[in-house]
Amino acid sequence: MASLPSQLPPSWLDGLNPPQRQAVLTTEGPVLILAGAGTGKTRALTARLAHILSSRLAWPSEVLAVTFTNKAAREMRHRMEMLIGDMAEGLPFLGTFHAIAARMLRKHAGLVGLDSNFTILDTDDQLRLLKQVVIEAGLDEKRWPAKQLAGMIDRWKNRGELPGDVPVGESMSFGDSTPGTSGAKLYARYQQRLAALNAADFGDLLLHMLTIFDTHPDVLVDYRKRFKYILVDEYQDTNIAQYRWLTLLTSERRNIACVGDDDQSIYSWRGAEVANILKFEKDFPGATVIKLEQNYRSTPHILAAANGLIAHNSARIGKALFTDEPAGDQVKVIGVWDGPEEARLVGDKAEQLARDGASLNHMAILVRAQFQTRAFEDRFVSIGLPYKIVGGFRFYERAEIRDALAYLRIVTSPNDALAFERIVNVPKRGLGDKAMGKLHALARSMDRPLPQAAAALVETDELTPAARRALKGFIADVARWRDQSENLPHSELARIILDESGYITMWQADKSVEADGRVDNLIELTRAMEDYPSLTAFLEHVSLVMDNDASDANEKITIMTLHAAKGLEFDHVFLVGWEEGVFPSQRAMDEGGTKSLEEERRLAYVGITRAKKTATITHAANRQIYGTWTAAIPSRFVSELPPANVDVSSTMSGGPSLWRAALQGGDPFGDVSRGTGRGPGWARAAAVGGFGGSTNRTPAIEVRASAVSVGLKGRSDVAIGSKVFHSKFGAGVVTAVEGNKLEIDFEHAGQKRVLDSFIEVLPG
DNA sequence: GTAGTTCGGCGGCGG
DNA sequence: GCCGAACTAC
Repeated sequence: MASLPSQLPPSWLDGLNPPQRQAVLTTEGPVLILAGAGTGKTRALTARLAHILSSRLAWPSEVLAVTFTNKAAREMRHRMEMLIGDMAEGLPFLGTFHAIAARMLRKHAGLVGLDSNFTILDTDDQLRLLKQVVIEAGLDEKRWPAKQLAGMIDRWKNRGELPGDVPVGESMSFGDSTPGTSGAKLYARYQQRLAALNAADFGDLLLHMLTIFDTHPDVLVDYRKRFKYILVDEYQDTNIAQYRWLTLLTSERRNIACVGDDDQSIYSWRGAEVANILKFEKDFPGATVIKLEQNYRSTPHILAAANGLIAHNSARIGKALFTDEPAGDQVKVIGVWDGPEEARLVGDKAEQLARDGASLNHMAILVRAQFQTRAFEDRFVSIGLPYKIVGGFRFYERAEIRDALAYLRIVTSPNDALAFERIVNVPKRGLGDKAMGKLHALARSMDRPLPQAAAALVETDELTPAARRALKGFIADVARWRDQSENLPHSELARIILDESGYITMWQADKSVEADGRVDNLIELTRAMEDYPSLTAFLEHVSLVMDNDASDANEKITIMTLHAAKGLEFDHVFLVGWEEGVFPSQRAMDEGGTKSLEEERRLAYVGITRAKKTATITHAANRQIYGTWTAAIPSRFVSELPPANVDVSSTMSGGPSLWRAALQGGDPFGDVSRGTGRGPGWARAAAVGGFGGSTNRTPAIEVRASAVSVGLKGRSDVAIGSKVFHSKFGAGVVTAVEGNKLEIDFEHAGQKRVLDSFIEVLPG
């Protein structure tokens, strides 16, 4: 262990302000650290851990440090290594709630009827299973969608409720009057199926541990003894199950430190209970409450705007961010005509900032909902502004990755029915509904997992000769791979499987737009496996921990949702779509009254506090929603910003500021006009006109591949018959020209529509 | 088994 | 108005 000079003040206290120091040094008893946005929370947290370990208050294995995301866990581990080096290497209980609970559950799986090598199902598996359960119960899958049931079960699990604990009213809201179709009954049935499959879903990881703690106090006591210090990040995001898990693990010493910010609680729809943080002092009487309010991120104007906005919420503990930095710019609020103009404006401003030396990497556009990204995507493609969209599919949720993992799973766990089912006919082996139906029937009558039934089925003549041969071949392949797995490096084994199964060939032969990317992903998958000591280690990692931080050397502006932006910061932030109905979202307002409105406001607060140097809020007078043009009025949040900290303007091409711009001889699309640009009047007037919306959107995937590298607009060197080259699709011939959009018949990729800026004209 | 067609739904997303 | 899922027709 590293030797530390015990006389000098330890280095991890360097540069901490007094409350931060207090957060580090108050190691004993319950502590609530209210850490506002940008107040150096992670720094204080890691210093606290370093302090506990270096002062020998506890061994690394006696500290429980929980985060929500892998990213946060990684970040904390990384910073710990910076601070105290080797000592951080231990810390076996630093991780996400789910990763830690899964580790514990593997140890005690037998106590809830699971084997220690149980499979962790993701949402996709979960849904397929639930669908089977719904159909099995004789319910119409249309009227009672598995998705809805999944949502209900998640909610129950988030609250720590077993099938027997579910409130009757909620249970009855699903299913018809037939016995056994209620929500609780189906939940119970689903749990049975999971047990039979030796599987757990994400919610089970926590829930099973709660069951074990309740039924086997000795197990709980062991953990309680072990964990001398508990640290919880993002406490405002904890749900009831997590809360119970934490309080159970907290020993009489009550050394639990929870860090969070009630003003940044934006995940109630995912089961988070703000109440957990609000009632901390009640749960842990005598708790020390420390507020981190000095902000090291944003300018005073930005902070004042954020403070002023969040002050409109009533359900909060209350704190106010401050900074010693110079004033900076006011928050800009700009009214525009419609969505496309909003995109144009943001694109122009971003280009302007870039010309003035700002990096695109430090700019972000934050939207309320994913559908808003499209307008920006369209605009940025046409002006050649490199961008990236964060969110959407994660690496391990992609179909090809899940298929590949299913192949690996069936090799490591011979009885994994879900994995078997997923890939038995991918690529197509001629095992369609008929063959699968027989297989399922046999599995049911034998009361055996699907793969075992398959082995039995090929010995009979139930199947058509072709299907029988195919299934036999598949079973033999799996058996062979399983043999090979003994003495081959697992990444090599994976390559062999993907090759011999015909899976990779299937995608190589596929001419669709995404196929190339899928092949790349599969190659990346096998490469990533090399970083893990064993196949099982890799699979555990993948089910719980894997995400894709596909970092790219090229400079890009980021487009993402407000939710995704939490915890991040950017020099220049564009907060777009601040209109009633969009933000705050109509749905939020419809369903939850004040409570959801306050959550929307917290979301706005999160958005503003992402900005370091400038924050620009925009709102459009007209918005196309589900294809229809709708007049929109500025968000109430706009008027809740303190006037002294905002600079309101409008680029109106219609409405009061148009004449203002005209009078001043200004450019209506520039930033010359000053006016309120608010209120329903001009918005409604504006709504009458309505431009046509954007049409012929280029598929996102093309855009992402090429927007970075290639040149800009309008060209006259292409015509029908031109031979062209596209960085993604290769060579092709132009078959139609429509404005800047080309229809091209690619040699390998087939017919595609692409923007002319993404192709090179080939000679000849 | 695949291509073409119709139908419903449409927030935020971690593990 | 668009997308994905489910269904129908070859």
